[in-house]
Amino acid sequence: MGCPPARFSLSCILPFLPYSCNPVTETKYQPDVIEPKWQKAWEAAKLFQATEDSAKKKYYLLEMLPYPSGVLHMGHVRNYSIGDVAARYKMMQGHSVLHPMAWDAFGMPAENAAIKHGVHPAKWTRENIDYMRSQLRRLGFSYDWNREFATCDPSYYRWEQLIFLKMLERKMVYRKTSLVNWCPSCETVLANEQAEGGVCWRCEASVEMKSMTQWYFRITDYAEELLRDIDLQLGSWPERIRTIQRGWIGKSEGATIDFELVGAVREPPLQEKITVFTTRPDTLFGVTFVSLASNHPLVAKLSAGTPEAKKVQDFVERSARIDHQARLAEKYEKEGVFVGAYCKHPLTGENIPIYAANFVVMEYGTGAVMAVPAHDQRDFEFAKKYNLPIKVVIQPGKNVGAVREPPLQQAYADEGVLIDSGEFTGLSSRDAMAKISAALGERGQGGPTVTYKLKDWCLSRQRYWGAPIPIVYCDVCGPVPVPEKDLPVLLPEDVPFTGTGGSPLAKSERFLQTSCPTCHGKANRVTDTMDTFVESSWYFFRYTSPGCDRAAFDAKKVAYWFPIDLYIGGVEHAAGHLIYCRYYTKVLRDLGMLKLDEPVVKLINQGMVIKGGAKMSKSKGNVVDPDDLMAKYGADTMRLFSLFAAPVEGDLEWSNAGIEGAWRFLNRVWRLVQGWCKDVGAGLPRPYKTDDIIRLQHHTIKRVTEDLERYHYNTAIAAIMEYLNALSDTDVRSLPASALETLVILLAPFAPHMAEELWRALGHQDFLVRHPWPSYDAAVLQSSTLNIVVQVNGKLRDQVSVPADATEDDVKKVALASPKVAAHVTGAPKKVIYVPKKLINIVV
RNA sequence: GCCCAGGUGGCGGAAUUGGCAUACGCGUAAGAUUAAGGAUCUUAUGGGGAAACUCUUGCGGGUUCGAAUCCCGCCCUGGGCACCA
Repeated sequence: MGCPPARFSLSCILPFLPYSCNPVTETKYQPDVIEPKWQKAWEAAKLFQATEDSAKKKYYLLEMLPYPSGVLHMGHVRNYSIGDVAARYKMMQGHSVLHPMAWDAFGMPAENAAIKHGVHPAKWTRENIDYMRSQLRRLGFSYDWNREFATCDPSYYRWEQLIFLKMLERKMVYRKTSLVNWCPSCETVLANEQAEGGVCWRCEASVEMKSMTQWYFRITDYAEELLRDIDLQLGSWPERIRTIQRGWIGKSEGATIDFELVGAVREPPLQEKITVFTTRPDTLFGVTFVSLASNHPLVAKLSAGTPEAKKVQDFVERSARIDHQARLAEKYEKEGVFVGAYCKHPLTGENIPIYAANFVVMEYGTGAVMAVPAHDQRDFEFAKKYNLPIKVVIQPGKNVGAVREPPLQQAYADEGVLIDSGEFTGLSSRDAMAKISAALGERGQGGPTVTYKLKDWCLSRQRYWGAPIPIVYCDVCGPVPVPEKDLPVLLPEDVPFTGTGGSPLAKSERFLQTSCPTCHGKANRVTDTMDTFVESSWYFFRYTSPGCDRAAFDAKKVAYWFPIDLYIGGVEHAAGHLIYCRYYTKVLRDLGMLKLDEPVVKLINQGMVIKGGAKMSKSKGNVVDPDDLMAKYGADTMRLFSLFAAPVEGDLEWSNAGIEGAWRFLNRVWRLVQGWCKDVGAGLPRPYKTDDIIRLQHHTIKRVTEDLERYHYNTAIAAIMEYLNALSDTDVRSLPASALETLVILLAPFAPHMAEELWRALGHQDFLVRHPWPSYDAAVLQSSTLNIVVQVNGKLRDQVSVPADATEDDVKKVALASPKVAAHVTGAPKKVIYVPKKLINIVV
């Protein structure tokens, strides 16, 4: 490997010294030799087995569990490298650390593989898990593998089925009919991603919407608490995620208002009313029509038998088609049709025409809107198109009676002062909202209301590879829960995978046919399985007691380990998994299974790994294979680069040159430490001159520790690099052992295999995760002289060295004495600003 | 359209509180070493200028002794939501 790295070493002038004559014996850095060796040693010593030790502080470090897609990608390597730094750092700080890993093993790709390649989903999944586990092991992550499980294990999903049944008892789960994507040619339900562009992924037939009975979690009951706790308990989550979740829950306050139908036009008279939701009850007197979603149940009822019936039906059908075909691609024009009926204004009693309109969605609010064209842009456009009246009821500012300019160019949507609004005229919008809502409440015509965008969570999936929903349908008794003693409802293995003709489970007679637990008559099992987000909503509780066979988890162990101190995963789960797991925690709390409001204290979203500016993907052909990198550089280099090249939360641009840099750095560390060891072994005289080195050593400990605390892993590594550069610039022989030990210890969370190997080379026997994290001595950091920056009028002119105890006047004298400064100071300074120990600014 | 995050050398990025802009790494150039290549080591490396100096953190203003950092306006990029009543 050539000369030892001491750049100003005496060896230059004393070439007879043994270490410069004998370079061939220097050992080479061979990650393929040392990495497997230490992985085995760590395992044999059970280093990463988590224990509930009341004498220690606990630390629960969680990374999002992977879907076993086949092979690890660089995103996994990055995610888990970040986690491993935190885990090893906390172990070195003496915490009892829980750092587990499992497999999110149910899901559609396994089933797709079965349909396409004829391999059973279970086999496909197990083989993928085996391979990916071997990759994780080769990367040397500090997982407690004793706690590993796959969510497709019956010993896992049986508890999920039990939790479902308990939720059912508490009415936290219910059944309702709703629309799913249906391929008429394959005769099967499609997931949204299988129905992109309104076309079936397999046969390209046009997708239809079909009504099916499905199961729902009543997550909307928790909307308010989920929203509230974002502010109360998730202070350490990224603002970005908190914003997304607030928007997803989508709370909006307003009023519901009832519009009675005018019955005279219909025979027999309809008793129903239309309920609308509005955030602007203050504009109630400006209502000139009411708009219903085209699929609102009243649309068909009201138009039936009227001259408009045919037109309405055409419109409804047209809207339905547009609806499920990529409606977000183009903004389509507002359209609608008179349904042939009227309702009554709740306060004025006026007749109000009812329209079906394509811009009203059934899924939000009540699916019906009171239209105020003067004060809502959408209603305005609609009114213009169909020549409907526009009635101004809000004036900007406080001057009631200000001139209105009748041909409005657009709606005035801001708040203001009410006009032409009966007894409410003259009130501000704010006051009117409260008073009008209250008045409606008193009259039994609605009242103040809060709505949420968050919808109940449909958990039914018409798929095979998932946890069966533990329900039996009996012709006599209806849906009946499977008794607890009969759990788990096992997923049968011998089913056909054709991708057509409905769910494979429905074709398994043995699975399908059963008897009713209540009446013992013939019954059929539910052939739907649960959404895989259900598994990932509670897996982190199972880690605390993965073998527990009496319950989903051991409440005592949950109490010890929870909450999760740090959770690391991608931002793509902001609105899905990260809301569901919060919801599930609250549900389990309310079921009395644990005492916890929120599962995760601190969340970090690592950025994506990109190449050429785009996310790595097979279709783009820009993927980097971790196996290739492993063979070429080993685990430590991969880990180091993925931590160094970008801040944790930023995207990481992949760079082949960059990983070479990480490799070079580790080789330099290796050569320095091995060279030093050999030097010491040779028993050479050791002319210590250590003041600067010791100070730098403590300074580096400080920097690395502080950067680890705030998860700035890239700058922590930069600090170690600077430290190495300084050590390399010093005569090897003058380096005290502690200087090299510090280097190795600080490197341990980032490049654990090399650190372990060098730690032994330095003569130690303990494992580094059991070695205490070093502390620094603030007194050592003090230097006897200080460097003071000298500015003139805010511009840097010189730096001066002063004794550490120099006063402001001392510094001023020294600064003014500098020729570089004097050149810019003509007369007496106007003003001098002194920042102690840092800077002096002379204003002239 | 609304709401978040961001914009710093040739590139990835650094700069805990307003106090030396460009740490660290990559790349590049020259040199040492080598039979040669690779590896390694040394030196240089934001722009302009011979130099003194000067300009420079998306753009334009402002506050301040002093601004990448704070304030106002604008441009661009990424993300979220989106006829949400």
